[in-house]
Amino acid sequence: MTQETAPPSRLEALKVACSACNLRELCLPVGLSDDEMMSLDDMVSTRRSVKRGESLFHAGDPFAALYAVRTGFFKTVVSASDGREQVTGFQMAGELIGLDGISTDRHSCDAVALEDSQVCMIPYGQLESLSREFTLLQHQFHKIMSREIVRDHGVMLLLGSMRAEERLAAFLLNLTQRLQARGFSASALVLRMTREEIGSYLGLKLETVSRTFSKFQDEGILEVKQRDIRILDQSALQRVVNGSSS
Amino acid sequence: MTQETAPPSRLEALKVACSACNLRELCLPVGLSDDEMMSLDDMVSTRRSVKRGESLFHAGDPFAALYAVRTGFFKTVVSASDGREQVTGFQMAGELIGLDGISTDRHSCDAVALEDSQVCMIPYGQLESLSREFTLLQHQFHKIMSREIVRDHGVMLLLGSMRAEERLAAFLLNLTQRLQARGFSASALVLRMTREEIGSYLGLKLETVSRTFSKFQDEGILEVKQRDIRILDQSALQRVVNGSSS
DNA sequence: CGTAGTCTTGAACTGCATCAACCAATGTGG
DNA sequence: CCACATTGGTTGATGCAGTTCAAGACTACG
Repeated sequence: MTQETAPPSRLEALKVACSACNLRELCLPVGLSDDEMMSLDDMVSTRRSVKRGESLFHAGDPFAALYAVRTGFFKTVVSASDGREQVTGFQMAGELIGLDGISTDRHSCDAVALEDSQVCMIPYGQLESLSREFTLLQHQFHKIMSREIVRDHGVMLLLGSMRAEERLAAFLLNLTQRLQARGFSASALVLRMTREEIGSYLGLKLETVSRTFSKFQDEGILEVKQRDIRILDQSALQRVVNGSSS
Repeated sequence: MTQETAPPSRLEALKVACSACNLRELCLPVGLSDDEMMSLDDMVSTRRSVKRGESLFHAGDPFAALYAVRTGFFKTVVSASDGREQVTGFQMAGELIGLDGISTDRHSCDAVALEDSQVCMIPYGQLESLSREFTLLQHQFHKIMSREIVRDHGVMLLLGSMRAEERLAAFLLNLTQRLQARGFSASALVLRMTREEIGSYLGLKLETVSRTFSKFQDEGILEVKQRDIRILDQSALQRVVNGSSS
């Protein structure tokens, strides 16, 4: 079903300076010196546009680069041999995609744009050599990988021991937190993904996600209009996450 | 409940040469030259013993080093604020523990020995500087982190979309695979963890784990005697994993 | 040899899945 | 601009996989 090898996304040789990017404090360049930043600018010279629904890469593709989301929104999906799929994450501006590829030199998941998006290409070989030169860059890169591991462990906790309401509440709080770090409102958000994609990520069926949204709305915690969500009672959401049941 | 900060494990200044370790092809030193191996030997100079039930580190402890399992068996556990726990992994000889700590300079999980164990301490600062010097070591380290991310994504798939039997079958196949890579039998194994710990890892209750073991035994797939497991029909296990139901 | 930890098994319950119908929003071609 | 199709979302009714509660058995270890 996903057999086309060359995603029809445009490659742009435009200069994309990390040093001038407003995401630099959320992305790979955190805390770098001017000197280091200039070398980064040289390395991250390629931008790529990915239209909604298209893939940045597929599982099995050779791994050559990491991608930093510049604009837009992605999901990553792993598939079992029998076709079952699991959304393993949603990525927004400033977040890195493709770390899975390092282990076997091939990607192990699909990265799909949930809206028209742009990414900055970070050629992996160059990142390794540059991070041999710059201690801070090396350390920042390691932190990003480690953070992904910690995040994954949190998702395991969620999938392994939380109930539907707790999962959805945790998901919403996590989203708003990341959006807030990017200057968006803490209380209003537009979901970029379908109920089914949320369900896949949270280990629930789309009907359960929908019902839980409705329940939160009935309880006055949320206002839900399709993908427009308004959080009316953040602390109630927090209480739901902290096992209000058991 | 886990408040003691200094785990009562012995520190040993014994020389532990990676170059002479029979785990070197499974551990950090994969593929290093003699030169590089010698530098590793200098770095990994401390061994530590951890008795069964004791912790290598706790969540919240400052992060200073990674640990390579030399002998024995560990589990890593994350805890939610309300006390819920999730086993995020089981580590055996040659596997690295502590990667979670890099992201915030503090550990985010507990690492507990499931039997009397020994680990090699890898001071993290030294690992970073050494991997600036040796390309192969750097790449190997990155591969190990990436492999952990890929593994975690596999667990998410398991937790998010597999049924109890499929989870346990996948767990057993994964264990035997790793044991086989260490020269153990592919068909006989001794579980180092309780049903409850398996359940926590797989997002199931211990009773469900126990029942599923019994079911596999009734079906002639396994022979189960407490923690001694004999796999009678490996391909049947494989079939269970590949969604024999849906 | 007794006590605590672990494991097994049964019976009843429940949270979520499944199946299915319907509704709303968006897009398309005439 | 309207008829129609498509995709995504909501809601209800029913079923079941896995949980919960409970009792007993096995094992290990002082």
